[in-house]
Amino acid sequence: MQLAPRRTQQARSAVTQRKLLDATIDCIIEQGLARVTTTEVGKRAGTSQGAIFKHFPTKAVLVSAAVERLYAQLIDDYRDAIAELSPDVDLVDACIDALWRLFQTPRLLAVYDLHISARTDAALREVVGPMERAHRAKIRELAALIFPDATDLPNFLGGIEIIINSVQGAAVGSMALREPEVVAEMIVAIKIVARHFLEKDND
Amino acid sequence: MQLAPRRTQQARSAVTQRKLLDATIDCIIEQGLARVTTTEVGKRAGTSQGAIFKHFPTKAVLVSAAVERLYAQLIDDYRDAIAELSPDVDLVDACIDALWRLFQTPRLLAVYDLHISARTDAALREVVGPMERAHRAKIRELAALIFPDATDLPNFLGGIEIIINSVQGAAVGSMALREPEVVAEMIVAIKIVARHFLEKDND
DNA sequence: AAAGAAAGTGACTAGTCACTTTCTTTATTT
DNA sequence: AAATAAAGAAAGTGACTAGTCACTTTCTTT
Repeated sequence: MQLAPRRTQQARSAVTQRKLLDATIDCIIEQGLARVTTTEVGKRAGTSQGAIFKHFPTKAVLVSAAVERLYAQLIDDYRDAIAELSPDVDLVDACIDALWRLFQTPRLLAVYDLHISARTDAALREVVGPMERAHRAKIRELAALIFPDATDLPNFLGGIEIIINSVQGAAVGSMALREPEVVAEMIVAIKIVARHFLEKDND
Repeated sequence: MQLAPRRTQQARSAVTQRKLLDATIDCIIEQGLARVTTTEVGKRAGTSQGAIFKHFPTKAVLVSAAVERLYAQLIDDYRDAIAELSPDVDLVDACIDALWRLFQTPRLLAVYDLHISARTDAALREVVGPMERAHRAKIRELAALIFPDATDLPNFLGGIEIIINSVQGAAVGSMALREPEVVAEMIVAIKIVARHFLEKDND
């Protein structure tokens, strides 16, 4: 009934691969890395399960490729988050709020899953390690870009690390236990800390 | 060859159950929750695989019980860590160092695994949630005990949360990516933050 | 247009897993 | 000491999973 779209093999292949990677990412986000199956990926991608192995020799390779794509998408998330920073509100407040929102997005929740799995999976660690290094570097770079005057303050880097890691730690903790009031208290305190390490005229 | 120890059924049962729980905890620590199998638990416990189901109706119940035991052991770890705090060194320094050491122990690394799994596993969340609530309460309680003068300082609770979560976040991050120098910088900064929120005579 | 290459399908395989059933050993009760 | 009950071992069972394979469909080359 539908006329054939007539694509090149290369395009056909690329589309399928992208569908498979997106399906894999969806699986990781929705069910966690441990419960990703080739059956489910094939179903979500709208291909046969066997087709996966035409493009990826093993499930591990598929997952690795999906992880790389996931990290690439994160960078886009940051660009969007920064674009939304309005210049007329308090910059520290806005950044911390944005950071907390960001670190709770499904994509980053999935990344924590990767970290945990990497602990007991050397092959995955080989993939996630470099990705994560670039990811952290990107965040630090953005911080330096947003707060250029602060970069030569003492403990600038240490301060950035506290902010990132406390938000990350809280996000991980919130998976099993929701305590919004406690998190809110922490956010208030983080803003104080941020002013301390990021603004020249701190208390 | 060996003379029968002649235990009561109750004692026999209790010993086996403890062996099964310890074996399960070992599995979680060494391989991660996702790769815990009844086969492996039986092997490590020195029982048959089928024997597990004499004591625990399902694998999920076994894991739940193991999780409760794991959290109980954590409390002991804290008691030990506090006992090691010598009174003649700087208290803030010692506490932060102890906290970082503690949050990298295999037992706590396993707990992060539980958090992550709880995200996509409602049944596990039911178990981990209350355990984690008690666990966090215990840490806060200890903080108040060690720094009694600080409890009525503004943002005491928020400050505690930053310290705990930044250490937790760094521990999770370190699973995929080891950056000891960066962590060291963060520890320095955390100590500054801690003095800010925990000591009356801060800058 | 014919021939070949690449992409995709769906059935199959070997292995693993949680859980069950059957049988044996060990403890308790009378 | 005999009878009964609980604990454990060992052998299953059926569901599921990663990867393979023979075959069809779609594109490319000649």
